[in-house]
Amino acid sequence: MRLGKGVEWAVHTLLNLNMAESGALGTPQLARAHDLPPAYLNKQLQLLVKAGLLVSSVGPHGGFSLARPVEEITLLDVVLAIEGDEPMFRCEEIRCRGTIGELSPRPTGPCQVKSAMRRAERAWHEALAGQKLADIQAELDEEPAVRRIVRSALD
Amino acid sequence: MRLGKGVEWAVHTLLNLNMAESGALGTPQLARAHDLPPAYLNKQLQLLVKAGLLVSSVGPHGGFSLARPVEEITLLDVVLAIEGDEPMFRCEEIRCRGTIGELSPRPTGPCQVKSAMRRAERAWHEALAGQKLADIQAELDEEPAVRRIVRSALD
DNA sequence: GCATCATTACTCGGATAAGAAATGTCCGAGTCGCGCAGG
DNA sequence: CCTGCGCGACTCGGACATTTCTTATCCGAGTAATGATGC
Repeated sequence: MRLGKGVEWAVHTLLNLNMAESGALGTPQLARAHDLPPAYLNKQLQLLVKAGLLVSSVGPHGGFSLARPVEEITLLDVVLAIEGDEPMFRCEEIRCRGTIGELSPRPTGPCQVKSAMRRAERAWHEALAGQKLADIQAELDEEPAVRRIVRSALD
Repeated sequence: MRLGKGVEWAVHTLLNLNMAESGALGTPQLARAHDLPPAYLNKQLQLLVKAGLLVSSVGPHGGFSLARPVEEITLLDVVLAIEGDEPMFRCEEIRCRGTIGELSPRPTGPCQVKSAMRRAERAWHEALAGQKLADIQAELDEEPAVRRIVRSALD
């Protein structure tokens, strides 16, 4: 049960795109910014495009740019874009199989174990949805040099 | 980012052990109860033993039994026992690498992205810790036949 | 000088490998219960 | 009949395959800028 490293890459890259002022940044620059494998980073960014967080443009001077301001992007958006929206607890309904499952009448209502795990998962989602990228950006800005540094490294 | 199926197996098996009244149940019976691969289920149960949720006894009439009542076992205990206690978001400190990392002075304080993800993870843990196995057992008991069925399938 | 066009370099995007982790299987060490022999 | 002992069967526990997923890489299709060319 671990998140792919694409999540970390995506968040930092989105923040970098927010701080940079050039219209669009290509995969090579974004990868060099944090020494990431360019082709694989590109794969993750494509997921962000598919999820509607980024827009991409091809050709020279092409690249990726934010589809909407960081005030409207939550950590949940990023996690779901990268990891997919399948629930992390997969209920295979084992309660309906084996000697117990065969003896039981067809159970009424959903599996209680599944429901309990879903509640916890919902708490996680809500905690993620409650944190926008703008909030993290604000924390970053408490160190005053970051924006300037990022721009000089990217533009 | 998905939990192993061992989590589902563990929760149902712990509940079965709670409902059964025989002193200890072996892997074969517990596996037949839900038609699970016995050897792999055994692997998961060993994790529960290592975490202190189960006690095991060898020899004939041996097997697994609860180490403490279900009122004192939370879903968090089970998840941590099966999945391990490493955090699901692995911060690799990419902010300190690449052109941005080299330009920046050594950053003060922890990574804000990591902190945000940790907050969400804590919410998940708290939601898991707030649900005891006894609570799920109580929901199961609303269908009155379950305990009798489980006993007749296991004992 | 200006518009048109072919070229070119650069981009994304998806198809293709390598590595790691989860899943599944097998066999050995140890132990408890049971049957048997002896007193 | 009672006690002690050897045997056997059953258990857990860890070492060994297989499948799935994550991670990483490569190459092609498409496009926009650019420079040359003709008017």
